[in-house]
Amino acid sequence: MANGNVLAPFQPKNHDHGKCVVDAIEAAEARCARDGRSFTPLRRRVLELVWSSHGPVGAYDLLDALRAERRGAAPPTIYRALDFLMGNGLIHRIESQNAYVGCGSPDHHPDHHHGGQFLICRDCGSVAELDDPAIARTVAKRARALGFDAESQTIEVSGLCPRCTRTPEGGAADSLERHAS
Amino acid sequence: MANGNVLAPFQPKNHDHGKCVVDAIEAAEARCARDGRSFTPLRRRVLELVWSSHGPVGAYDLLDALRAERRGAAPPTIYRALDFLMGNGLIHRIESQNAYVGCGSPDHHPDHHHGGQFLICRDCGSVAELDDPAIARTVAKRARALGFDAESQTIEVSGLCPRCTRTPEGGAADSLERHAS
DNA sequence: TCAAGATATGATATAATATAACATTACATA
DNA sequence: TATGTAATGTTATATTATATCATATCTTGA
Repeated sequence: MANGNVLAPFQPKNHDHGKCVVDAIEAAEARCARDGRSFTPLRRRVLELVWSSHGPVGAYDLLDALRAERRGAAPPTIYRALDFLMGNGLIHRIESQNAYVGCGSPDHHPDHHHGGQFLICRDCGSVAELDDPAIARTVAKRARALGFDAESQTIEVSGLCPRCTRTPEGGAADSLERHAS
Repeated sequence: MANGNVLAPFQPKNHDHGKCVVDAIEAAEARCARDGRSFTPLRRRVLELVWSSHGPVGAYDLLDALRAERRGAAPPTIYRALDFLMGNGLIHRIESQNAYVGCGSPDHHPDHHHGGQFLICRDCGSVAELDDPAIARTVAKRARALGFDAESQTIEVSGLCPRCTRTPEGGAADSLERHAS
């Protein structure tokens, strides 16, 4: 395997996003069943909301959405669900944005929550998750050379995704479609 | 050059931290002079406060410290100074902690604010800044393989620094010295 | 010197993100 | 059913960051 795996590459503009959501929920369900964690309706719904796009979503955006259907939802409602989902490797937190994104590979690192590797488009906001062993190895090796015992790595790369790279001086047309799912 | 440079490795417990601060201030002064930016007393003082330890410091901790000497200091006072210092490569923001740390190599990347590579000790809080081209290259290469144009990389590694690695089951004695400068 | 613009700081208010603390409900199971 | 644990509800507050407008200071050219 020369190249690392791409777990959730950038999606074409008009892919079937409903399928992304359904797949993610099914994987979460299976995983929680396997691990004996209870995937409650609330947690399921929050995961669906996180997956409402391929970009990071803020906790209070989720809260607003949730409030439309569940009166009395409050910040702890969301943060507890997010904690559960993060703790079970179903979502990641994007530190550079204080926002959350669905995990593209919930089954890949069974219980080894090593952070993640993210490519974040500064134009459309979409995120691709890498899980590249070469990167992780290089980082761990350099750390070890300093006597540092690396336990978890957070890597967030900002730039332009393939779609946005191709419209350098194109008008605003494309940016009107930002965060399209 | 087989290994990347270590720009600000972990410091021994009782190094002369005053010198770290003085050196950082002098470098900042020189750099601002060179670039025609005004290194005002406020900005200088905030930089000193950021350098008060080798660990990340929160904006409101800085504000509290500043208030002891400058009545009327308010959040914008600190955030403007932090913005200036970040914009001139004199400090970095640690995204995973919403906190700020002095840049160990202000002259290394003249105007190329590419984020940074940080090893953050989860026990004592100290931070070492790397600037390892091998890591940056590996990341950029993997991104490019996906058609992603990487513009800036944020890498934050959590773990145990050399000093803290050596006291695995040692009593609480050591942790009483956390964040010692 | 002073008028005009640019830069920096002061001051007040508020937005955005996150947690503490305690009450209640639901659920398992002894 | 009593009991304990997990999950959620509810209220309050902590933490981090920005918007906005006013004032001061600094430069530079007329």
